[in-house]
Amino acid sequence: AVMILRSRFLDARRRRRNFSKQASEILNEYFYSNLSNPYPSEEEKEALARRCSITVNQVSNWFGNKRIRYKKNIGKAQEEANLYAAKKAAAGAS
Amino acid sequence: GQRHPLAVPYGGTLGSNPLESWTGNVTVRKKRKPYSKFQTLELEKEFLYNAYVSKQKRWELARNLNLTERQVKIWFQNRRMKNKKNSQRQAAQEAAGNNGATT
DNA sequence: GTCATTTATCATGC
DNA sequence: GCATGATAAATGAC
Repeated sequence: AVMILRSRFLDARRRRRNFSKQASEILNEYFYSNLSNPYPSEEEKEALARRCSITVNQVSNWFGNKRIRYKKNIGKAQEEANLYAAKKAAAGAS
Repeated sequence: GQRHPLAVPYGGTLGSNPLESWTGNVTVRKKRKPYSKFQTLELEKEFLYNAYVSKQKRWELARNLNLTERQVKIWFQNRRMKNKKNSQRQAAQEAAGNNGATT
């Protein structure tokens, strides 16, 4: 019983909710636009956090997860990279 | 100044893309191994007593919990960071609660 | 010492 | 069933 209660309390903090589609779009746009150095400064993190309506910590978590998971997928599909590369090219071509 | 390891000594082309040199991680890192319930509980008890552990206490903990002194040291460092983050989180929630209120 | 990270693991969403 | 966000060990810069 004690175990269950304790884990429930920890789960409450750890409970995960997906970010909005719009927020993910903003974060991915920054990430793939800065593939050579996907390390936003503290100020950039705060700006991204405001635009995405999330906390700075969540921005840091997102980039941490994104970098490691992108690295592990190098050589694989990486459709997402091409998608945002094309989007960026289209935005600059017009 | 940058504090993350971007300037790691590596001359090869691991990611095959020089534009993404940050993907090159050469450092051999010990695999993360979660501590047991007993180990965590004992460390938490000592942390409750004080957030900074003496060298003597560190040695005892390491011996009793079958950890290295380095692991005990790092555990307390991470635990202090966790404490700070939780405090900041609480402060932010309180600030969000009484926003717009005129002092 | 702090602290931004890397990495594996955890817990959840769908 | 994996994708995804958050947390737990471990490293390195300063």
